[in-house]
Amino acid sequence: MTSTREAMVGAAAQLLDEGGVEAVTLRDVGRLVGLSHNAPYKHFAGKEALLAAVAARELQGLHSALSESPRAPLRTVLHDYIDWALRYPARFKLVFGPWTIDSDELAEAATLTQSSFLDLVATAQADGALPPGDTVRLASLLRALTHGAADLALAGHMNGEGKGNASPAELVDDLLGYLRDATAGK
Amino acid sequence: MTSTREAMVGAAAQLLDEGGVEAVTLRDVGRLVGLSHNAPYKHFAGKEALLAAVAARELQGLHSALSESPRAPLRTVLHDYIDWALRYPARFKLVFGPWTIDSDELAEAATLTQSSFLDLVATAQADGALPPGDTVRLASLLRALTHGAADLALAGHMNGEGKGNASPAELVDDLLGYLRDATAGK
DNA sequence: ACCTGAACACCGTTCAAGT
DNA sequence: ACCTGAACACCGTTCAAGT
Repeated sequence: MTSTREAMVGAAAQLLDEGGVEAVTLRDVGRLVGLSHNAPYKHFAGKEALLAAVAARELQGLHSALSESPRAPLRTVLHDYIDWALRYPARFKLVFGPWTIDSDELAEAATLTQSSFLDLVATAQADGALPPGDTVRLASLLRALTHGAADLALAGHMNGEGKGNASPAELVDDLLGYLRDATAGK
Repeated sequence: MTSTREAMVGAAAQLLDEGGVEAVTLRDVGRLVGLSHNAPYKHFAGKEALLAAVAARELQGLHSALSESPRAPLRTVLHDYIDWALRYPARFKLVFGPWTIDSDELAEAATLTQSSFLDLVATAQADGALPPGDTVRLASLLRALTHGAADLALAGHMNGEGKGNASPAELVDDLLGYLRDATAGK
């Protein structure tokens, strides 16, 4: 008993995976759910609102995965994040691209995900796996590196000459190693 | 005496800065250079080829900036890169987005920029400011963090609750600090 | 070689109208 | 409340034709 609205979000996600954000047309979304070309306008203000709903659903999924296994090692969580980004590049780019629309749903999902991740970093600090200090700032560092490694890999900019190049997962491990050294050495 | 082709690349860059990649229409490019709506097709295979030319010009500029001051500190170069990304977000996203087109010009510019940056990292390693080891891999780490910090900041995902958040430049400094600690501690 | 104008297919969006 | 069909403006691209 999925609502028409949910079916449209699902159809949009499917089109997104198949051909990127520019393959998501409201006309195809209507066609996929068996309605007319502008039925989406009865459920969403426009194309951007539909994409925002897709992004919110994806972000809620990330948050669920994060909170369902609250004791998972930080390294595993970061590796899973990279796997998700490489597997669903268009969703990744949509979720972490600039949102031109104000969506409460989206903002709330982002806050929840952020706060789950902060808990994880704080736990790692308490365990001595990460250096002490401002947790928010350290979490930003981890998030920025993981995001950047995934994004550069997706853009194909990580393959300099084929030799000596690290995968995104290896870069995450490198950073965690340096942070562990900094913790122990202090 | 700029050629029509160069004028079109400049017009595209202007439209890009003003309204992002979706504001770059071949029709407006033609209009801006005083020609008809499809004059661009006499100089570029299509829209993607024009955008690839804009990206190549931008990447060549980055490489020039990098090689003109070969003894600039690594930290300065990374900060300049972030300043550029925050000032010209659309160019940044274009250059480091996925290129669906094969452009020799683009590939060559990327290789040159990459190799200049590798020299810089190798120098910093020799100076003892960065830990020893695989230079390509360490450069990838630095590149990934800097890119990710700039990208998240542009997406507005770096402002959790307004407090305790670090700017992209601060994150770069944090990483350089941890790497220096790892170098000294060993 | 470079350019124009008409034309085509496609898309987001609006609107009047239906149930 | 939700949906349809026609219509409009806009865009990428192609093509025949001009110089």
